[in-house]
Amino acid sequence: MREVVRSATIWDVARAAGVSPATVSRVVNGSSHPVRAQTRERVLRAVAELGYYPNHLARSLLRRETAVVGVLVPDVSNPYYASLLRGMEDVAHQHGLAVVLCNTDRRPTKQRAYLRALLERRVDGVVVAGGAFTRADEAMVAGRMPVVVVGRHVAGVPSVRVDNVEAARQACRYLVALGHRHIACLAGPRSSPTARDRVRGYRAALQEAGIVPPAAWVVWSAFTASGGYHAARTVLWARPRPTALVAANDQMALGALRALRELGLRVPEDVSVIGFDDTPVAAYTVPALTTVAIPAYEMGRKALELLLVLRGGARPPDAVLPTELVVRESTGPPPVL
Amino acid sequence: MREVVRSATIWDVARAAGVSPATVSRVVNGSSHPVRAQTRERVLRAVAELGYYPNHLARSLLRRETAVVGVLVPDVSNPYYASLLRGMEDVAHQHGLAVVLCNTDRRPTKQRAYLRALLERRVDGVVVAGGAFTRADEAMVAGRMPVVVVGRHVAGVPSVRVDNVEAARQACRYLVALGHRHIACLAGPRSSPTARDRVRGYRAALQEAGIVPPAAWVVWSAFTASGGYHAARTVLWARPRPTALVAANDQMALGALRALRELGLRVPEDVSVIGFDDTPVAAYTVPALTTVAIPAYEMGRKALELLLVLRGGARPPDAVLPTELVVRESTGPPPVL
DNA sequence: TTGTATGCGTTATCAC
DNA sequence: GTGATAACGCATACAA
Repeated sequence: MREVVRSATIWDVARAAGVSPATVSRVVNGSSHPVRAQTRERVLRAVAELGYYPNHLARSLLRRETAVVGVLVPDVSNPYYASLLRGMEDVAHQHGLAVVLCNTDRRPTKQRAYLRALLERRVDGVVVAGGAFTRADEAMVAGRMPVVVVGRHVAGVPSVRVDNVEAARQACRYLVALGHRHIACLAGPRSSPTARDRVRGYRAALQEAGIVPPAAWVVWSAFTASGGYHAARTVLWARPRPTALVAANDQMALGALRALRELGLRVPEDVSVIGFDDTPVAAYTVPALTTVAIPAYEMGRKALELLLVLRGGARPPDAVLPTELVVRESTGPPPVL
Repeated sequence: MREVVRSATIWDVARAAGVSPATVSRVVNGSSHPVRAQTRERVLRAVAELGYYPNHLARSLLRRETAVVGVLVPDVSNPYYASLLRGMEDVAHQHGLAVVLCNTDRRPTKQRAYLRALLERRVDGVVVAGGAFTRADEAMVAGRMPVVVVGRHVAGVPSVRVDNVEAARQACRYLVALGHRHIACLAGPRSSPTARDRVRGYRAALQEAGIVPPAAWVVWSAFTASGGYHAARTVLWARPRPTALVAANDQMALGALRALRELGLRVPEDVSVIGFDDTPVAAYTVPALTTVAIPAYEMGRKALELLLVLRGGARPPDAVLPTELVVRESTGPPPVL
């Protein structure tokens, strides 16, 4: 392996081409400033010979913008956040922005450390997805860098989100329409605003239908397959046994499916199951999962677009994206008694 | 929203504290250079008052290192790469490094554009996972920044990988031991070295067992559930029909499971299925998936550790991590005729 | 123990 | 058309 060498600077190129650094800069950046064709030629040749490529750091320092954006997510391993991230990165790449990834694990201290680091690196903006964005966090970055929040509403901060209350309500209404009266909710973690909103929608729909859900019908748990598995096993003890389970995301629904199978209950004949997110696997579970599609990829794109607007100086309106109930095989009428 | 203001510089702090910028620098960086306690106090107070935080760009420019690493993956949405990324980011974060995410979509031009951008940003190193790392790519970065390759071997470049040939061979041996003779392979994309290695291992195992697989038993397809679904539907036309399917990853296996179900074939009674990766969902499919576990998270960690060693000037040995066959419910003896 | 001066690699603003 | 010069914000060698 060759030694790492000091790379060529604009000065080296200038010397090699027999021109000034200013001229090199103009050529390299395709500036509108006029440069004689012959001179341009010489510069380009020198660039090629020396393998010169500009130092973006120096440029950033001067221009006071880095073309970097930070993205805070609880965990990339979660398919929902992976899609979100993919959407953001696609837009960022189109605009020549680099994306730095930060996994917060929903830990406030970790999140704060990341925000601080991003501040020091003078990133052009931050997207905060999942987890909390507290007053303290906001105070820390206020006026220093643009912020877009994804998945929840924070006063004074542009956001991209879906109406989780309404989405959950529609899912439950669908179950009610199928004839279900005993509907349980496998909620996500209590600390998640998204999880709380979905529970709220669930409660609203049941209330509309004149159903008063006993406390045991709502089980808070982690946003994972294992979380859903355990929550399902817990909630299925309730009597009368629920005939439908609304899980707070697809992975939890997946866990629930397994729990039901182990208990010898058929889906959807004995128990219906609905998930959230419409993760790629949802179409491939057995039975295929009925789920509320959340447009994660699109939300990611939108979040970055808002950030670009914000960077441009304008204050964009919040974006509320539509959700859609995708009916597959895991839901049906309740069993007749 | 407040106006974005020019942030305080080391000069502002110096003025406010009535000292020189050098002194501020020493205090802020916890330099070993002696500073009188009282002076330090004044500086710290000024820092707090002005909300000063150092400009990492300026420091990077001076020190010629950015504490940034780039990561090239085909697609974060793929759970395997998401885990890998998570492993890398965890180690990076521990060492104060920022991770820049790049999705290449396995497109050579896109990959090259990213490498160029990372070069311009003077990142301290790059991890290339998935996709090709060609001679041209190598020439481009050689001696300019450290590179670690994940998942394949490139002469002269440190790498982290598993023995895919051996892993596939063991999976097939297991099927042979169960009594299978008609084993088909749902291969990944032909362009993927990983996919090719797995096919090689498959062929080796069959050869050992004295089986000569007809060409129709290997179907190349995308690394997705949909890819596996279509590949399975194709391969199940073969007569005699295969009694076992080895998929190149879990998502393809998931697709295969669905195809089998649609055809009315039971798993594992009629057809056995094996996946690769041991993605979180593998334990939750129905039936639960037998799969070859690839330690993605650990590979990610290891890759970043190698990069750190490389950055330190040493040339680390390649890391070959172990795989493990995880037997669940999707495999069993072939049906008796 | 503190301060001054220099340079990291660019680009924008002037002058020529 | 082209070049000299001055920042951008910081850390360090050297001077005091």
